[in-house]
Amino acid sequence: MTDAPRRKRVPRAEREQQILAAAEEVFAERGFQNTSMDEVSLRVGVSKPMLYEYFTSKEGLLLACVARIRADLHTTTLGAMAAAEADGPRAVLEAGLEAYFDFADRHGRAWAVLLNESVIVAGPAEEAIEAIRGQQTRLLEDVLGRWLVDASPTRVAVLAHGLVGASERVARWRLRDGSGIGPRETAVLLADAFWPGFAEVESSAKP
Amino acid sequence: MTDAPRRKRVPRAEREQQILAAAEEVFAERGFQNTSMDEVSLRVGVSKPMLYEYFTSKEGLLLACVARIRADLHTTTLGAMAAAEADGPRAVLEAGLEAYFDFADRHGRAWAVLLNESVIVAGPAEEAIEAIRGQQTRLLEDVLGRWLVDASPTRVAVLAHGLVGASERVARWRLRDGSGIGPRETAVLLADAFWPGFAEVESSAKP
DNA sequence: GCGGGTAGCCTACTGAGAGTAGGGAGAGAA
DNA sequence: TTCTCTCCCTACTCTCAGTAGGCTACCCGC
Repeated sequence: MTDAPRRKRVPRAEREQQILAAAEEVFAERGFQNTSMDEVSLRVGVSKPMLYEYFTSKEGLLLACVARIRADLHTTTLGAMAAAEADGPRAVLEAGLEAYFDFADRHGRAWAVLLNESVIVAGPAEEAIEAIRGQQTRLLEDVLGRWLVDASPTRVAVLAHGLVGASERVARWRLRDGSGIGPRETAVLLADAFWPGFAEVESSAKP
Repeated sequence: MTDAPRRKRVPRAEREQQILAAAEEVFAERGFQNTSMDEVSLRVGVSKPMLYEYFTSKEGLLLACVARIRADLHTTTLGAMAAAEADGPRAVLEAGLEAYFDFADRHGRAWAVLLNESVIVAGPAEEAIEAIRGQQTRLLEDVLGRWLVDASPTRVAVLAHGLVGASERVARWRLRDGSGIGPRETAVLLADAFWPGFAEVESSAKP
């Protein structure tokens, strides 16, 4: 796991990345609560005070992991949706969903632990994780808002939050039960369920 | 908070209820992680070993709280859905959603902490909380399966899981942002979004 | 009333792990 | 060389989950 036959001095930025990688690994294996800082430090091959020096607290370390994966998720889905822009809103929706499920697949248990399971407590970490959802929700509200021009903001909000929740649960179900169904098919299935509900209003908004 | 001017002997069943009530309260206030068993014991007016005698561990205590609220949620939604049975599937769906949001409203932060936030770690507690969603999902699969007779089980599963996730997220959004919108309106809004996606298939299934 | 059995209860510990104090040493600058 | 700054460590403290072991109020049968 570790390659530290001889402790060597390493610049901060690099060490931080090593620590983050190890932490993500251990959190994914054991869950947040069952992970001890001693174990992370052991795996990196560095002493515990280093972790505190660089990340302040155990929660801080989690936060950093979350921030990293969050940024990744954001650019991924955003990119996929932007690429589908020309093909209309339905395509955008599907592209976003597919990118999301694909992301969950690629990150496996790390995704589940960091974004769903280990979810901590009240406090900054909860906020950080909630912020991921907020980011996805805003993305959706944006898209939906552009197409459901007549819908009330409340309606748009309910749809966006609902869709985020639906995606999360479905992704988790896919991870657990390992149903053979792929990201693309899942996205289409979900889009099928939601889309008519959007279109219904859309069509009444444009005569 | 406590009314224990003089420690008095209390039968087990009664004490258990006192403990559960106090625990639910403290968990809701502080979150699972930030709650200490000492604090719970203090609030009940009983010593810590009692909690362990009756509930085995901190996680066991949470489990018991969760089991309690879970049973409550189940009977509530099931009852509401059964009562709407005569009015057709759309009414059943709406009734179930409304009952869910209403439940979330009534239990406030306890609902959020016990079913969403504090979600712990890997292990039995996670399973227990996942089981709540499983229960809701099965309920939905049941209803959906009866009406989407031609749909593949996979499609039904995606819809059910998606709807559970959507409800959860929307309920949480309502709790946090305290949007003025009531349970009934929220239910209708969500049902509007999902229903056409169901009906599309349904119409092909029934004359 | 008077033992005795048991259910409810307690004080006082152990052990694990989060977080800290305080200092050492390599590497580049002067 | 020496200065200093950054990276790093050993060796603690303190909180809190969980436990050992024993006491006592209450109910029962006598």
